[in-house]
Order: sequence, then C-alpha cells, then structure tokens
Amino acid sequence: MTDQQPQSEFLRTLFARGFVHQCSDVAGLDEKALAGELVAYIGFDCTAPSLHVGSLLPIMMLHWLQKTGGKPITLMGGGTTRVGDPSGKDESRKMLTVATIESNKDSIRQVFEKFLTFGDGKTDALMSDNEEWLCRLNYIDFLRDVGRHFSVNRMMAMDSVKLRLEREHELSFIEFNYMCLQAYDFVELNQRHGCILQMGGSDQWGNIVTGLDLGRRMGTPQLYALTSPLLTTASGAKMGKTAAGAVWLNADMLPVYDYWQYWRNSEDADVERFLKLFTTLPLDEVARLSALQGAEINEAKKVLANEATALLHGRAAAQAAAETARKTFEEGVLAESLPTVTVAEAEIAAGLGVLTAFVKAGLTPSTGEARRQIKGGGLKLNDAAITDERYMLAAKDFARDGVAKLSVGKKKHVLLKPV
RNA sequence: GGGAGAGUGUCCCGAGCGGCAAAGGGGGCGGACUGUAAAUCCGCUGGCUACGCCUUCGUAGGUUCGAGUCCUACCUCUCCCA
Repeated sequence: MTDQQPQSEFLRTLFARGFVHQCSDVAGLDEKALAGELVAYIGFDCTAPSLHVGSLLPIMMLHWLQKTGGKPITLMGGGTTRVGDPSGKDESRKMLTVATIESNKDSIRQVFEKFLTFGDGKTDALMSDNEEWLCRLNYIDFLRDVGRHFSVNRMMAMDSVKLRLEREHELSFIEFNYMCLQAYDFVELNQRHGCILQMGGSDQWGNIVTGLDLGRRMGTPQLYALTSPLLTTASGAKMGKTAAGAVWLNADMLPVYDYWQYWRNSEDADVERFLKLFTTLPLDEVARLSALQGAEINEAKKVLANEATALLHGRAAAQAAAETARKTFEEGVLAESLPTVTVAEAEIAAGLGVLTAFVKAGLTPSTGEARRQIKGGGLKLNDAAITDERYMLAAKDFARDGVAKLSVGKKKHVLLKPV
C-alpha cells in the first residue's frame, strides 16, 4: 500500500513478483525482516479434502519466506473450520462434522511438504493446528480474557459481517465469532513461536487486522498483516474453477496431466503474472518469456505448465505430462499415457454403442449428452468425427495398439481398452 | 411468541392469466475462427430401451379432464416486532 522500496529480500521478492495486495506496515515489517529470522503464518481451512490453486498463492508466499531466511508456519484450521469463516461468502456453509474436518486435514497436509521444508531447524517450517488450543478454551474464560477486547460496533463494520447484513442474508452467531478465534490464533502463535506476521488472501484482511488489534490489547509485540491479491484470470473468472470443478492440488483428486493442462491453457494476458506467482523462475527469465508475442507465447505457457507442475508433483511427473500433451496435440499421435478406461471384451462382443462407450469412459455424463455432442460434431472416435449415434464399436476400432481413442472436443481424450 | 415475505429446471440468478419439459440471463459444454489463448459468431444445456416413454417447480395431501400456477397442512429460510 506504499511505494517505498523495501530492503529485505523477503519483501522485495514478494513485491517484485506481485504477491502483495495490502500490508499493514511495510517499513516496520521490512525492518523486522532485515533484523533476522521472520516468523510468519498462514491459516488453512479444512473445508475440502484438498487445497486448490486458489490456496497456492499463499503457499508460495510461505515458500519465498523460507527461501529468504524466514520461518513459515502453516496453521491447519482444525478448530476454526468447526466454526466456519463467513468472509467472502453469501451464505453460511453447512456445518462440517468433526470427522470430515479431521479427514480433510490429513489429506491436505501432504501438499505443504512439496513447497516447504519441515523440521526442527531455525528456518524449518512448522505445522500447527489451532484445534490444539481453540478446542480447549473455556467459554467464560475466553469471553473475559479475549472477548472483552472485541468491539461489536467495529465487527459490524467488517466486510464479512456488513455484506451479510446489507444483503439481508443470515449471519449466525457462530460465524460471527470466527474472526475472534482467528484473531486469537495470531496471538497464540505469537506467544508460542514468536510469530509476528500473518499472511493470507485479500479476503482475510479484516480477520488478520483484527488479530493485530487483539495483539496490541493483549500485549504482544507489534504484529503485521500482509495479504495477496484475489486471483482472477484476465477475463475476470475466479481462479481455479473449471467445468470439472476446482483445480485440486492433490493428485488423487486431479491427475497430474490435467493439472499441467490447466496451466497450459492459461490466457495470454495471464502468463506473466502466473509465471511470477506460481513458478520460481528468476524474474529476468520471466520477463523474457512473457515478452513473446502471438503464437510464440505458447512456449511460455509450456514453461509455466512445466514449472508449476514440477513444484507440486515433481519434475519427472511434469515432464511426463508435457510429453503426453506434446504427443496428443503436436503430433496427433496416440499417447499411451492418456487416461485409460477398460471394458470387458464380452461387452464389446455383445454390442457396445458409441453413446454408452462415451458414458463409460466418463467423457459424457449421459447418453443424452453424448447424442447432443454428436449433433454438434463434438465427439470423435480415433480422431474421426462420429456422425452416427447408433454406431456400434467394432474390432477395427481397436486396431491401433489395441485401444480405441475417444475424444470430446479437442482437449479431452480417453483410451478405451478391452480386457 | 406475534406479524410480513420467500422457496422454480440438483451450477447460479430468475420469469411464469390452470394446458409447461417450463421465458430470459449468467456459467458450462461443443462447433467455426485461431495458437491447446482471448475476443467474436453459431449450436446445445432433465433422463431413457427416443417420431414415444419417464421424472422435474420446498414436502405431503386436496380441488380439477388437466396444477409450478388454486386450497390445506407441514418443513426450511429471511426480515420486522417482542
């Protein structure tokens, strides 16, 4: 929020790569970062079994923090998720059961290890969980020790609350408490680990600042807030949503190939921004790549896909995805690494219609949809458009490597394999 | 507890004098153009054993030849008052 040049490597990097949306006190924070090991945390909700690309941005901030000599803390919201954050939501989310939250937590954890080094060393990352202290709180004690520092008048003015009220949507008491708990987390982490910075997405600003405030009233050292911009694509869509759903980070929820494709299909106008945010390439390399014009920029998109995928899934997996893509798109060759679905030989012998085949392959949700796609010219069998919706798959369709290639549009392919 | 209002195509918003598979958007998917981009244009957007059949308008009943539309009860949500 200021244009002064920070001195610390940490802040310089964050600013240069476009991670900063708001910061409570750049100069003050810069000083702390220069002085020595900076401890910062980001909280993560456990509302889904995997994080998605939206959370990648905060994770990258922690990554850079560690790289520049700081100590990152990932805070799992084991406790706060039981309450539910109203920020940025129109309606209250369904209450999640404790069991669901626990299982989500376990499944989310593993992702952090890809981006951060955990351990007991000075700049090793730390994984914490606010369940540890929040679930132990005693209501009356909490109200007396912490609750008295919150002004309802001020809370009513916070966006997360105000928007609900203005739109005449319900805001339950439990959600209203969320920011108090998050604020308390910050204080707790300060006391436990000397954490003085909380980062997060821009929608977290209110919650984070509430933490600074609580800290001051409860006698912590000066705390700092830093938020990253809300990520949208150049054409305004929310980042991380595709037709199939969210772009998950867990490989069991989104295949590596699809993850690679997600980045490969970025809009031109996003390439530079994404390279800065989601890869660790040096900035001069980023500048070179994003200067490419016209079709040339596809090279930059491939680099983006490679780098982003390598960070999450490893270099080898990224290369494999790139190779599959190269074969299918650039050579038009059948890549055996495409997703494969098996069918019983007998089923084919008994007569398997194309419509059913597409449904089996999961390319089409219903035969009706398959029918419509055929009318629109969207379905292909071994790269040839299908025109007859009553066509039955025959032996010759499996002539190439014993598999039939089914496609919807240009980008979605599945190999059908008889067994 | 009292009063006022609302629940529509399982993505969202949203029209709907008793004839409705249900207007219109958004989103999405497919096609054309391109560069696996954007913008633009076109088509599609309940299911199926498909010129027919089945299931949809909060839930359950009722009135009607016929109900998203009328009546009754119930459920859920919102607002106002207490």
